[in-house]
Amino acid sequence: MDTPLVFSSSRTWPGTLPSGCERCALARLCHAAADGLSTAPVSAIRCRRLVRRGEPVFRAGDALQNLYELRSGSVKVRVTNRAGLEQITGFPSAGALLGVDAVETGTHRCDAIALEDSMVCILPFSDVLAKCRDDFVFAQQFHRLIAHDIDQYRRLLLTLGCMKTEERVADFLIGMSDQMSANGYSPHVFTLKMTREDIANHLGMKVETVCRVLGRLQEASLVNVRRRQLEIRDVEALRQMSCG
Amino acid sequence: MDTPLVFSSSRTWPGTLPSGCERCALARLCHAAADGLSTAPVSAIRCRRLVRRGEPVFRAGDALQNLYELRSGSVKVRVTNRAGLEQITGFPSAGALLGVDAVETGTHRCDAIALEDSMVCILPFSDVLAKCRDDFVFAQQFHRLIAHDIDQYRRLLLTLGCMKTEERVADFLIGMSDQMSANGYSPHVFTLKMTREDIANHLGMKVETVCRVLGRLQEASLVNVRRRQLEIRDVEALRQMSCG
DNA sequence: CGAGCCGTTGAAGTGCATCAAATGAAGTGG
DNA sequence: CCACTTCATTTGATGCACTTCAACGGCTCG
Repeated sequence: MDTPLVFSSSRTWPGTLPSGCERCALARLCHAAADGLSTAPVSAIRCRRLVRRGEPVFRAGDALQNLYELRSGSVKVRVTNRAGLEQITGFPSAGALLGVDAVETGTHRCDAIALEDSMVCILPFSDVLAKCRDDFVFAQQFHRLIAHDIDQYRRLLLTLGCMKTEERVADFLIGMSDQMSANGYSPHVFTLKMTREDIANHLGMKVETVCRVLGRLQEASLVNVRRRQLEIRDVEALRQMSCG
Repeated sequence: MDTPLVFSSSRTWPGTLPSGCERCALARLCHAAADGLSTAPVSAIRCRRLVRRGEPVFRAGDALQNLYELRSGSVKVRVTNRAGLEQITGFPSAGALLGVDAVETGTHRCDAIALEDSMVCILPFSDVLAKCRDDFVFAQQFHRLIAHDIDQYRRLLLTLGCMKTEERVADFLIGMSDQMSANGYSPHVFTLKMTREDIANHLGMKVETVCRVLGRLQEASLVNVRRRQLEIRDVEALRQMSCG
């Protein structure tokens, strides 16, 4: 835990933030802090890594070495048990912090699999820890990132425990739309990066049911789906349908 | 955040630990640390509180003031959304730490309702925070407690997303049995403190289905249920049935 | 002791899963 | 570049697990 704060990085960044880092939750850790709250300018990024479609960023059981900031692309996060049951807990996209599932125990509890070729920033966890010890404000920010993960869990619990299939799908689409919006893309037209199988698993349904529900939503002119191309035509109706 | 470490408590404890505190996860915070790891002897407990059956320990939306160590009794923890959907996330019993759901945001996200008259120790959260800052080992222990909560969520996600009703009930019974065992009670014979309605909600089912499944399990001689009295007659078969 | 909640059981309905098969898209190797 | 394989998606037909509706009996607690 006595790791020095400044690292010999394989790639250090110049004075200005590299493009794409503006929305990064941990930019303050990676780069010289501009807000005066950090105790020292640091550049903790060891390197970036390209993760090809289908490959894992990390796997359940892996020791926690790094956290990952998803710079581009998207992944599916999946939790499994010994019996082989799988549940996809979410589909983070650019800007998301990956690996916090391991923060508490030191071991990853989930698989994170790239849905498309994706780029991640690698953040040595020891650096994050050290920074947390030195910078209480940063620690609180970091806590808030963990909180976001847990809130996602709670929301999914409500979905899986209480909703009917149409409500689940509507809720899912709204969620994806919000995510797109947060990333600066159109919330009305976007392409789904995951398979129907993945969606079905995530929502506790079967593939065929997902297809049929999407079909019905299209029938009702709420959406326009063709393959993975999605157009949301009536956000409000969807939101209504998704139980608030 | 500059709260002093030693508190004028309405009840301070004598040299020996009060009975029941041996298994308390935060005993090191409440009492003089005996392991030499803590920086100072502290007694953070302001007081204990009796929570009557049906009354809340805290409610979603409440600002985080205290954490609560459940000393005796049991509660149901419930998360809700604006649409009024409710999902019971668990049924903690004696020894459990309540309120960590609020640690990340500072606001409680769940209701905790007593299932029977219960006693809780009140731990001002500011004290816990202060202790975390001063005592890195304690902070890690505390982190581990939060981790336990999150693991519960992940486990429940698998249950709700993947299992059939019989598997859910079996899994639930095994879980309750383990909990009883952890509290020093018989894992084979115990009484359920929650209603069938609560169980059904927790498992994403309907009351009638819970009854029928319990009936079937009894038929198969795996359990013996009468009202809330439960006897587990074949743990292994149950465990098998519960997907691992 | 009686009112109301809780638990159980039965009968009927349905939402979703299962099984099966066709089409379309994407990847592979010659 | 095309033939072939493989996977993803969709649609239909059927079945069943679970829900829904309804009624009753037993606790429990004022």
